[in-house]
Amino acid sequence: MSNSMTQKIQDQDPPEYHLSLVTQQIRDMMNAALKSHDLKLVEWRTMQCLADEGALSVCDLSNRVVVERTATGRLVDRMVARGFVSKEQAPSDRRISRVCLQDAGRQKLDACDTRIKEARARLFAGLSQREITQFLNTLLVLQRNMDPSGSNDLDHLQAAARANG
Amino acid sequence: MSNSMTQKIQDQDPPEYHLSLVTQQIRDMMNAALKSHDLKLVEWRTMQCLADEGALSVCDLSNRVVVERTATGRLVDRMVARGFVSKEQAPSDRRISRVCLQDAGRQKLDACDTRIKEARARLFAGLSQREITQFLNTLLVLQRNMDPSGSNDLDHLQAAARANG
DNA sequence: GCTATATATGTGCAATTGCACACGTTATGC
DNA sequence: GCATAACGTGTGCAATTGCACATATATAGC
Repeated sequence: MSNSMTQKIQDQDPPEYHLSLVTQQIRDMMNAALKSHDLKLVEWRTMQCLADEGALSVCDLSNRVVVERTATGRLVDRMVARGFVSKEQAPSDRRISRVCLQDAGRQKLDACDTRIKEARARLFAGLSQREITQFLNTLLVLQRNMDPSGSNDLDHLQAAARANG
Repeated sequence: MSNSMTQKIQDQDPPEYHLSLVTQQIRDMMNAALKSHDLKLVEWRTMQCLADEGALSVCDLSNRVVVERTATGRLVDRMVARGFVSKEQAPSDRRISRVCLQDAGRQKLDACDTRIKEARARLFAGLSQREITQFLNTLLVLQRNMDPSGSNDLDHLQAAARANG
């Protein structure tokens, strides 16, 4: 992806397609914003996760970043090679390798911060808090609707939606 | 992706991340719905495009389906191999190869139709037309905000948003 | 008409992904 | 305590992707 193709949305396109398109475009935009830092969005998100929550197992990371486990594992390895994170065996459970953000990674994050924030600000410009909340609530409904097991762990999202409103 | 990982959304996650997550989950769901038909979402979407709009060039298809051109080209080749579509040189412009939906492809689409519609209905269950319109309008704003060249071809999306409301 | 440029597509190659499987580690039931 | 299952991770492999480049065709400027 990552090109500025002129998307022509058609009226008959179903809503979920609009969603998918816009998401793709956001990803492209973010990737473009990060390109000068030689980072991809998943890499940035992974490190941001670690910055927010401290060391995590590969498995937890994969859940948080929404990437397959094996892919996450290899992603982490690549970032270890670049010195952004480290992997160390957890003392409590020897299966788990805790992924820890390193100083180099922290610096990378700091370097990207302005750019990401700018991009985000531009993206949501002109939308009121109320509209954003409404938007998140709708996303929440969609997520709920996809959940086969009824009422799940979605309280987080709901709380997030509320917090943003 | 395509697994039912328990995503734990955190309050501090920025809105665009929720968007990305839900989109990913929708994609997973749709892919799961199509799996028994041995189709992927992009393949389905590509054929649906052809069904809606008739024969298209690979280039147009790539714009409509939101996939890189080379990827689209090879995707089409695979579907030609499976007999779902055909490629024929356009008489007007010998560079262009028009991609045409074949009967086998049409049958595939028909076979998938119920499942897709069910999935879509479930996805948007409980949302009023007004809410969906609101949602599409917000998506439109996001798309506008990303557009560097000011007011562009987005009239389509706007019309779509209106039509859906 | 001829050259320069843009367009539509194909191809080679490296990178990434997902899946199936394997391994070591921990938890559970008895 | 031991067998068995569940878990976290790594690895091999096929499939897919994106990019850089190549080719053929069309269009524009002169």
